[in-house]
Amino acid sequence: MRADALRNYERLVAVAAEVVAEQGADASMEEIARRAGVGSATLHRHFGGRTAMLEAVFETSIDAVCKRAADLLGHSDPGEALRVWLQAVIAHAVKNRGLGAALLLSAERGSEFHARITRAGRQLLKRAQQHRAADAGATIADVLGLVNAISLTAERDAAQADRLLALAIRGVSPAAVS
Amino acid sequence: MRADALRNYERLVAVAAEVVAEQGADASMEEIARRAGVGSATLHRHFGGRTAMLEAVFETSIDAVCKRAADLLGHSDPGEALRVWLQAVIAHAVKNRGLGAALLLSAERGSEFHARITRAGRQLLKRAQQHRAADAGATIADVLGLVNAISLTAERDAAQADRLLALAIRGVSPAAVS
DNA sequence: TGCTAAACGGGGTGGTCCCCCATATCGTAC
DNA sequence: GTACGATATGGGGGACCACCCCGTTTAGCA
Repeated sequence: MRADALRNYERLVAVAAEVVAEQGADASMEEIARRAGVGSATLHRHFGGRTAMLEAVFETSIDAVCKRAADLLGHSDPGEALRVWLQAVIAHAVKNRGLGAALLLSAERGSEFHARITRAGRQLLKRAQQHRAADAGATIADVLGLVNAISLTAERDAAQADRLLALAIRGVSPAAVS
Repeated sequence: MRADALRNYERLVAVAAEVVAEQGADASMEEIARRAGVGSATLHRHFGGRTAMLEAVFETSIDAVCKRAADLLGHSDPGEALRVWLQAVIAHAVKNRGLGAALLLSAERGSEFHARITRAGRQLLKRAQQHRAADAGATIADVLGLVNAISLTAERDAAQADRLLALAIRGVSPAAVS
């Protein structure tokens, strides 16, 4: 990769992160290019599409979330570990708007992106289930689907996102209540 | 309202319902006008924007959902009644794609649309809570927020939508488990 | 039947995404 | 230090979009 191309690539990722955080995953590609001071063709050449651009933007977020999952495997309370991790995923999605959409797009296109988070969360869920600290019938796909749904609709409102996650974790109408 | 205007209005609502069910809430307005055999200006004059168009399209769905809530207030098991109603809301959103987005837009713009569903569900939730058949801390806004989040992300996959709702109802990690 | 208020839709504006290709720049081999 | 081929660039274009102006047509009434 030529030096000028690398400079532009890095600049584009930084600007894209900024604009996406402001406007969400459907931010205008033209504006990202404009703000970065390059032609829109350059942006499209570097990423080839919105999905790939979002993946580049959220690469480091994903790394952080996966690492967090690995760390939490050492936590003494498996149920708490799962809960904390799901909160972290939501917190990331709120801080950097667009992560939820990026994951959804990635899942649809079979990109590696979604698979990494799934692998990271699966062990956390399994451990919680073995300690009877999570619903035995839940799959990691569904748990992340739920978390992702919350991220998407509440990504502009951290307090709401937290409330919805808490509600989904303890259950709207858990069997224990009746 | 002139007879020709009324004819076009009704035709537009019907065509819009069809196209939105096919393509989702962000379907092309131009295509709806094209399929209805009118100019796009006519469509915009009748509705004044996508949100209003979606509200017109889902008016009858909302009526049905609200009526269902009223009927279920007579159900002997309040927890079951709430569960069945939430399933019905999801089922509607899956059958007519776009309902979730319409509700979200409506809520953001303070339209009456969202308020009606909220009123309908509030009593159902309250009754379930009084019978200890629903989480005491849950608000109807949050419950519907969760249901809406599920509708939005899983509106193309009825089975997934059902699984996510079931999981949210019984809880990923209910207190009873540990 | 004639008239007026209402509805209509072609076409314009300004925006989007994405791509082609002539031009400019980089990095190297001499 | 220079010349040159490989690579990156971005203006401009195509196809689409939402939304609106305004000249034309039509409905419904007197």
